[in-house]
Amino acid sequence: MKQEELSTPYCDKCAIERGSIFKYLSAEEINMLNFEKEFRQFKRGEILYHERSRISGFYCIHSGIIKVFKTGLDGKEQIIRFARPGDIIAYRSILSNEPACTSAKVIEDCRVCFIPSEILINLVKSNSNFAFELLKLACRELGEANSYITDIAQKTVRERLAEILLLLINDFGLDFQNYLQISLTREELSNIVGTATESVIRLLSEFKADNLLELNGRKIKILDKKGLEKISKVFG
Amino acid sequence: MKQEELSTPYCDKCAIERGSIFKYLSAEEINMLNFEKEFRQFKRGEILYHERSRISGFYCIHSGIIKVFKTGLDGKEQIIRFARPGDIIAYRSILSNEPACTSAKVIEDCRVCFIPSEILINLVKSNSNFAFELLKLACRELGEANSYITDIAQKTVRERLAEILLLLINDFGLDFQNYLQISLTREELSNIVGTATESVIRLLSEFKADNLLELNGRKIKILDKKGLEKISKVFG
DNA sequence: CGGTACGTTGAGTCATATCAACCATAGTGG
DNA sequence: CCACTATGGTTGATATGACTCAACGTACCG
Repeated sequence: MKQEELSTPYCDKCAIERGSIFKYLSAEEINMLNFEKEFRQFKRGEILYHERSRISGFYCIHSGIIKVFKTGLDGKEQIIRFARPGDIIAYRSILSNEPACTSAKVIEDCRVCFIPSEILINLVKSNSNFAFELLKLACRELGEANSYITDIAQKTVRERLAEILLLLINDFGLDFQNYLQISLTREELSNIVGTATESVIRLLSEFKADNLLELNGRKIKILDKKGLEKISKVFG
Repeated sequence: MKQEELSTPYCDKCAIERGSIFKYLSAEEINMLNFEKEFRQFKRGEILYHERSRISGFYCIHSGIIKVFKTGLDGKEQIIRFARPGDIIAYRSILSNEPACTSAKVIEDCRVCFIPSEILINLVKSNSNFAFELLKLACRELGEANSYITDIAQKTVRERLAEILLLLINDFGLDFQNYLQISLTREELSNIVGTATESVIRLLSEFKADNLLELNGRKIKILDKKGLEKISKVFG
């Protein structure tokens, strides 16, 4: 790990490199952010914030992976989305002025910047380009949520698992050996798909038997992406 | 029906009476809206816009009810939400600059104002209070979508049907005889819950047998709201 | 070395989907 | 005016996907 990565990152660099939501801020605003923000580090398993709690700021992910989830009735998690470097989380609750409707937990050790609520509100009110970008972001997420609702309501677990694998490939990529670049427990996978852990295990075994993928513990090697697309029916 | 309701409604009146998204616009902006908008009427069954199409403006509902839905693989609709007087639809696609991710169809005859895309974009960029309101709206919808994802993934059809009935009661109310103030076909109900039409029919019969409600065709009379809450597990 | 968390497999059950038949209603056209 | 058709609603029989429960294996960790 490079030395510079261990110190507090500069927002301007972050914004440019990652094309984050901050890319339309003025130099002055970036400086203000740099001054106001607080750098924090979290290890796998740590919680950034809890459902139902009032949040005093939002997080911009600098490195690592975070899962954003809701807790169902019997305590089962439903993973809503993942946050990667460049993403922001918890902005929804701040803007709608509601308690958090999700919890956020670290999947891969991460370094984040915490930015107080007022800063966000002020930026939205003073910089219309920033507000517009945020609006676009929220609208894109809303579109994804709508698709997801339809999928869960209409597709089989088998189809959904294939689709989620494709989504993960798309979001996190494959390494040079075609291994999926995110490592999830079977339970976490089941909490994205919205099914029982055992079902995911069985279906993964089936996919393996059908030569769609290989399994080495949590590492998943993708052998036949087209096959997964066919199962998931993404291209109708 | 009163005479005034048949002519083009004035946005200022509309904004004040309904507390719509336009409530923070200046008099000047309201006038501009009044000038630029186009008044349209639709009858039950008519389509306002189709999934995948590019939209040239958004709609503000003046009267009537519209269902917003996605079409699944085998053509089955998934109803995402309903739009009532004061609500706006299609703003999502305009802001995220994507083709429509849903279709909109009339449930109850309606009168709407059509407002061109540029107007929305300009307002967002020029009026930060308006942008903030829109942002809040999108964030609230996003929160609802997240809840819905968790429900569909984790609750049984029975629980979901009870929950949807409560939601409809909440959104559309009951008349003086406790009849639900929105009339949906069994198929439409099933397209909200995300299940087969026959399942909805069977479950409604069960609810009737359990004295939770009465059925007269499409009219649903609510007898035991608490009972529905218990089934839906809304209060844990 | 025992404990804890995760992964796997099997067997049984149940909720829900599917398929099929039938009825009611209303609108249509000859 | 009546047969015709379409649409929506209902019920029954049957099939099955997915969940649950239970047992056991595996790996890592203090």
